[in-house]
Amino acid sequence: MDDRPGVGRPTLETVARRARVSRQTVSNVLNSPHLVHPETRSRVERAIEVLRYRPHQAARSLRTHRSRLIGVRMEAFGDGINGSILDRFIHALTEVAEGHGYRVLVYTAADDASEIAAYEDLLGTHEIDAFILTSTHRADPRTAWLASRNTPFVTFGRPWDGTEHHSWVDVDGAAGTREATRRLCALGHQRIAFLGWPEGSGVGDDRRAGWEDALRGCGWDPAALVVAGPDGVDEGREGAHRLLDGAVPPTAFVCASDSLALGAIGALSDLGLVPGPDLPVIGFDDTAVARAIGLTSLAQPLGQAAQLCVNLMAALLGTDPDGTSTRPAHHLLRPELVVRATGLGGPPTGHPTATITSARTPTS
Amino acid sequence: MDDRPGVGRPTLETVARRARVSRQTVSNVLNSPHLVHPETRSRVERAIEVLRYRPHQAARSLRTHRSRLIGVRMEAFGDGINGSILDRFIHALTEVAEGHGYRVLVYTAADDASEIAAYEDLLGTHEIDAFILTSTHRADPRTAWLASRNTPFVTFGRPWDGTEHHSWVDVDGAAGTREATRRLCALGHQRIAFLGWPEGSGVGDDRRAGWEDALRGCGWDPAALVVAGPDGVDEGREGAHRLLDGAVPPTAFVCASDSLALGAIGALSDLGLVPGPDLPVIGFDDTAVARAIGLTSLAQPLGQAAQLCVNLMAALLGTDPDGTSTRPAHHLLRPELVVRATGLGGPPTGHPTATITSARTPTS
DNA sequence: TTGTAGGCGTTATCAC
DNA sequence: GTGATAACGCCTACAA
Repeated sequence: MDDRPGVGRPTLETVARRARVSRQTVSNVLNSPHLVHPETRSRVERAIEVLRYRPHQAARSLRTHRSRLIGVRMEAFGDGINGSILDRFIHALTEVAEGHGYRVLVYTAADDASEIAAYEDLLGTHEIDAFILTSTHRADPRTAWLASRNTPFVTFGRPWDGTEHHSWVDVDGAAGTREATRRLCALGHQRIAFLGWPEGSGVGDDRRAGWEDALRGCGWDPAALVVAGPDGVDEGREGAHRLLDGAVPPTAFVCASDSLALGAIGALSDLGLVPGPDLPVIGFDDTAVARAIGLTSLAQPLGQAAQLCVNLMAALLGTDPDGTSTRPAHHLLRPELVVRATGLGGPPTGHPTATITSARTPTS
Repeated sequence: MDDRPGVGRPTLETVARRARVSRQTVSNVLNSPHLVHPETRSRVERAIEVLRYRPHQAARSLRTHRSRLIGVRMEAFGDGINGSILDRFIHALTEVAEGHGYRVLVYTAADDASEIAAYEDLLGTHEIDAFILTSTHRADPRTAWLASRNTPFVTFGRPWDGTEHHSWVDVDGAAGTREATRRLCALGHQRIAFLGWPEGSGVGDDRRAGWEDALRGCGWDPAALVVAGPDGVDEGREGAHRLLDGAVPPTAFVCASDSLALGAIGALSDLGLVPGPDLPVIGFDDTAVARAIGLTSLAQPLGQAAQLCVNLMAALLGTDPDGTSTRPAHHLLRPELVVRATGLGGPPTGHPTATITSARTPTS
């Protein structure tokens, strides 16, 4: 006569019997509580509690075509310096998503094409509800593909082609480098160099634009000082050397990444120079390396970005799937300047080529 | 008369009609190909191809109680220096798992208790097939919990209590520090210090044991030189200072982490010293920071570890769920010494307290 | 407000 | 070797 407690996993049926109601009522308690009489509801809720019942997502999914799963790509990082910031983003995203009742499914992909193949598989087999894309770039085929399938998605990174029409969150790189450069100007620096990436990279151009802006605002000509190369410590070192060997060596460096900044510090060290108030070096992304070596850097508000991404995604998923869905929305966040030993801690001391040392890395 | 191509997602039924067989036969082609006549099979396979059919995991899961999902915890990293190594592991794991037809679901948890709560939820709602645990430690309640529920799992990190009986993969930290210390001995170093963590941390004790071993093997007494504190750059700096201020300052540092090593380098720098062949500093984990600043370090073979974890997991899942399951197995991998500028590049040059410089970080 | 009927896509069991 | 039937757990009508 009893409902055989403990045999197998509890189902709606088990709960219903225990609470002396029908399956449907239990379902309503879960999905539309307002339809259920308070007294009945609390009786059902107690039964759920006692039986430790949890709705079976597969069964739910079969019926509703919703998995409560969101997909995020795990990227293979280059030198490991900048790679970690995406991991921090995914961590934050996972945490925030859990608060909204979503789980995060990660996958890998070597390029856009294989990422699209992953979408196809994930959508077909697991019925992923939405994707969060990272590392958007020019001529990005992913957004168009997803849009054509009516798959909800949000990008962390704006659509660099301008024509796209979807929800996104991004960090205003230009605002960051602009602020850093302005502050350097205010401290009396005149020859402020920029170490960046080749033109055309969206993120790189953006970060460079901020520096250029600020420098023009101070009345200086930025053209002569910029050096661009791919990302990496060696590239930064080489670029900085080129500038330092020029006729008018810079008195400060603003860099598009911590890797480049680290390279610049290496170049200075090669010349017996040490970064600091007289010779500031500013990186971007506030990576572990920056924290470790005391590099002033621009930090992306990753937690906030993750939060906003999930909010936008939830908005997308909240509306009826066909018909008028929510308007796409964006958020552009300001990076935060984290001041450390390598610069902006105070005004220059007055003797820019200070402290000649023998601090070069020993090479036996 | 036609099977209305393109209407909704293709199902077994769609494929069956197209191949002029029953649903069941299609299912057999997918799950037990050997039961199906080759000719029929290829006909079905073509239909699958043409229709771009993919089995619906939710429906499958409902029937089989298998989700083809494995759970991994995304950890919040401390100083961000060592945190990234777990992310590299998860990346590798995701990639390897995909090769086995599994997807990785990530989740967060603040402590063991909330991680166990996550297990409960994940098992109940998504019917996760297995978990890969990281950061095992003494008195770890997670393994017992999972074992008591008969949930398959593999740990990356050995069971430090010794009594556990499950599959695991780990990196032989002691072997790493032993090798590094031996090589320092061979180069003529006598006073080799160890910067580690407080006793009782499993991983820390292991790494320390290797150093102790090797030092005894060289005929030196390790006791006087060890310094232990929590992990972090500042702790390493302070610890190194204590040693360097002692009666007999060390001529080499072996460290339990790159953070500690970085601290040691800072301490040396405070004294106008620079690490190198005469004054080696060796870190652990080969993090991005190590690569960036040229720190010699011991690298964990994370890709291999991930591969083995998935293999062990697949073995667990391959057996019949009840009855005699596969025996637990382990793998202990050797870390690799990555030699860079801070040491082991060659023999000491003979003047151990070389290159006094003014290389301290400027403090305006 | 509560209960009943049907089906989502798949696989296991059993005939044929 | 192949095909019919039932069931997995849930949700969405609809009826009471």
